Amino acid sequence: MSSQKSGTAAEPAMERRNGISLWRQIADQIRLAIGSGEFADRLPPEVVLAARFGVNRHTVRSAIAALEQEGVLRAEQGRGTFVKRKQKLAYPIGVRTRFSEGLRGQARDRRGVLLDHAVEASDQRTAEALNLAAGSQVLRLETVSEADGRPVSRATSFFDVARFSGLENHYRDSGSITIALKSLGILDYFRRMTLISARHASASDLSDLRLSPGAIVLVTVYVNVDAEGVPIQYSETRFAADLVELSVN
Amino acid sequence: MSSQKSGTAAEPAMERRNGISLWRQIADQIRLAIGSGEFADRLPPEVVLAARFGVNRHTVRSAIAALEQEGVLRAEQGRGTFVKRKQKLAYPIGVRTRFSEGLRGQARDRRGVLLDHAVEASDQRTAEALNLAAGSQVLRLETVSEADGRPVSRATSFFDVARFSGLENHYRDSGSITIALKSLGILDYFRRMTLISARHASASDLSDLRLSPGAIVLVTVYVNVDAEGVPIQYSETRFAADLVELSVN
DNA sequence: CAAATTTGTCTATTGATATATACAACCATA
DNA sequence: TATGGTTGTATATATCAATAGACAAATTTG
Repeated sequence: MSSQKSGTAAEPAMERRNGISLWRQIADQIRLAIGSGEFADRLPPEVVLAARFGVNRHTVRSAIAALEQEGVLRAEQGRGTFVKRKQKLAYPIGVRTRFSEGLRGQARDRRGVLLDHAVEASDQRTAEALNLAAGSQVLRLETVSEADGRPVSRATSFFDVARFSGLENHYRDSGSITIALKSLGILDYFRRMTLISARHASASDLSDLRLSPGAIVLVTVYVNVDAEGVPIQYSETRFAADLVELSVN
Repeated sequence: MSSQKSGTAAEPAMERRNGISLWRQIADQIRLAIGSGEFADRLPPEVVLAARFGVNRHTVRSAIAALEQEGVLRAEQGRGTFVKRKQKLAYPIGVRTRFSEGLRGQARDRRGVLLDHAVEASDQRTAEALNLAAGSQVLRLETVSEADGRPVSRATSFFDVARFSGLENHYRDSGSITIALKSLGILDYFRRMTLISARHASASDLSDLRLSPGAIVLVTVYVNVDAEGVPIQYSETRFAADLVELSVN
């Protein structure tokens, strides 16, 4: 997509005094360029990047330092700066969306970790989504899903506690919602609805997903239903946007 | 979703020295709070917000100034600060995704504006997506879609010029891809695939979508096919993420 | 009208960002 | 081993971001 740079001319032109520091804007640009295949395995020299973005070399260095911290780049004195991690994961969303299945072939290890759980009174939206009486008791799970040891998404999920009591233990053991539900008699389930939005990551998501401050998350809010069409799960999942893209087929 | 603040304690705690200025982080928080229904029609006084976010009143004022610029807030001396625009538009994505249909009932006027068009050699990805020989001539349309006069999305679309020569004129006249395609004999079409990601808006998208610097865009890359399943359109659309959420059913 | 509440403006100070310039350290290779 | 290319470090300066305190201007309320 998008137009190519012409000659030695500068990039889209970084914006100044708009609340985002230049080094962060440049870090985002570099991350983007890596994702799109340009900068396949190593970066151009710092002076070249500085010219391209129209900024001082030190500013580029700040950007590179941030991406090093983030685990995207590795700078070696005298040699150059190299790309450690490159491609985004494609996470398919559809009627039969499942985390582990979705990333099959893109990552070897795929598992979920239970951070926290609680039984509590549902708020209005949750009760509506699960088709329960307002204020009914629901089980809330706070989870992180990892691919090859790297956290890719952070979810908050609600279940009818009357039907799914003890789900948290099955999830903790298996690291999979699909398997945990199977243990409680749900052999199959389907996604009814997904809302997708994007925002800056909250402080807690930053730490759970090990992101650099200012990172973006893709947010999916969805309802899963059983074979009879009865809602069983209402969730919000935050994906690290620099690591994942969603695909709808 | 998510936990509530307790008493007078400060918010998620703004992060410092991470490339995002405090006033911008706070502006994002306020925008979020408006979207989630808190701050329904007016903001708490600046001193209260300053205490809540744990910053100086002037910093809050910078955030409010940015949101005023953006058209979200309106501050009135002596009275308070009021919300001008609140709800997000829900943009449905599915087999029969169409811009105007999707926003029916959410906005009165919905139309597309042609910014630019060109006939050029396709790059590899475009040729593959449209199932053309590499380097074939394609028609590129640069468009902005508006709802009630406000730009909500910015698209770059490619068509096989051999089949859709003159499409740009039909689009300019009608403001609709669906109608333009109909004029050229495509009575119906379907979406085959959609990829969704998120990133910071580019400088040009910022201006086309009238966004504040640092804003986020939701990006959809997709292929539309005709009734026989032949690809006809390959596009990338950038949605203003503070205005739109995508829904998948 | 007076008081309280709220946004708007001003001045001063501190720390983070960004620029400019110079040079050191390290690496590849001719 | 000498040279050129590259990252790392240092110093100085200017601008932006954030804090602090005080007061003006407009509006609402008693």
